[in-house]
Amino acid sequence: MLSLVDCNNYYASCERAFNPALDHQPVGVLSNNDGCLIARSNELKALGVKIGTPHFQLKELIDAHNVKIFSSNYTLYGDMSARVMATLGRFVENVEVYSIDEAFMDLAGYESAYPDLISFAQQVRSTVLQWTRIPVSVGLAPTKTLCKVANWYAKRQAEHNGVLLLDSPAQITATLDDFAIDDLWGIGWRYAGMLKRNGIRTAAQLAALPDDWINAKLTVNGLRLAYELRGTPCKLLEVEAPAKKAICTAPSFGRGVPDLDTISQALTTHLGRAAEKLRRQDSCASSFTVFLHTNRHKRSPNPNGELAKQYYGAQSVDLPHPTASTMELVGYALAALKKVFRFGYEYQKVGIMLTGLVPAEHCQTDLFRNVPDGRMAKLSATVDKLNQRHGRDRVRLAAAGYDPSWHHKRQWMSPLYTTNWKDILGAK
DNA sequence: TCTGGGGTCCTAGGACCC
DNA sequence: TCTGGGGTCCTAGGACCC
Repeated sequence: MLSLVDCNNYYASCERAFNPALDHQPVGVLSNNDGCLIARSNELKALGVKIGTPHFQLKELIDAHNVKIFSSNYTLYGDMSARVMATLGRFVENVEVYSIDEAFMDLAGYESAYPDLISFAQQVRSTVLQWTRIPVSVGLAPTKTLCKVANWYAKRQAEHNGVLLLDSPAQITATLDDFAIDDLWGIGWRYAGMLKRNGIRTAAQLAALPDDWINAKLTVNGLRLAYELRGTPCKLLEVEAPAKKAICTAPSFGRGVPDLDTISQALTTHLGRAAEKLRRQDSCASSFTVFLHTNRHKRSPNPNGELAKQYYGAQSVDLPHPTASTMELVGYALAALKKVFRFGYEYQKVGIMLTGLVPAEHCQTDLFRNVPDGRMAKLSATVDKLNQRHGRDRVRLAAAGYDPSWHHKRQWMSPLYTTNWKDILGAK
């Protein structure tokens, strides 16, 4: 048996965790740049607001219903997530952290420790709630996909009290009979449309289709999904997170930016962030892509009746040898930026994607060039340590600039309750 | 009449996830 | 005025190898 623990309205719950005045109030969290809505409390869901709605379309509703709106505070959400996951680790050995707000727990071998799975799950819920103030729902079943289904009901139907166990074949069949295809894990809007055109509306109908048909229409992923619905595990628990194959940093500017100087500073900053992530997983990048583009949503004409000009440019670079050094990467990155940059546009974002990632200890060097300088790696490690201790970007390249005027908007940020001494409750 | 068999690697495009 | 960010996997097709 497996269980899936999923936090309810995660970002909204994090905002509530240190601010009880928000309990029972409609709470919404915005994306980066305060762009659109990405999380809602139940009260806000009840007002019929959809995920992804741009903030400017919500202004009337926010005023009318006194909705509490927050800019996203990923430092807080990431730290709270670590606390929730650590709590789960107190119950079982093998926990797969699937996303910032979800984890699978492997219950194999715990039959005697937790003979009653429902009360086990209730204990998990109440412990997480007491230790972190984050409410969670728990689905229990023999496969990951069935855990997802169980969790879906546990979260939405009050009579389950946040826990649903799916174990008997009869109960699984009955549950899948009225589970909509759109809500299945692995079926997005395109596949859902295709399946409905073929008369398939429920998970039970999908599971009953011939394997050949599923394979032809949904590829091997669909086949795995069908097997999992039938009770055969195909997606195994991954306790050790595999190293990333690409690392991308590309936040939008807070306003349109036309000039190369500012964009260069932003790119240097993004690169620093990406390279930090690269070093954290002990990898080097052997190639990267720099991209630069305007705002594709800007379609309405300006006061002179002119439409905003659109541009998308990208430049890929193969490095002479893999590296994780920000100092080494920045020269190549800025050269690539100069190649894609065009005058006369209001840019929305510049980004960098590090690719061709290899483990740091397996880096292939170039026979005809100097061996990579070990001092670079030492310097990077020192910079990372300083920034970890004294705050992000405290030590950075001068090319990143001093005045991040391009920085994204975050007008309604909550305090860093758990990671900044000045923001800890009672510190003031 | 009639043109093999068995591979690898890369890329673009499309699907999906949170 | 105003629309996020960061990933993974699969397939088909083309180029190449012996």
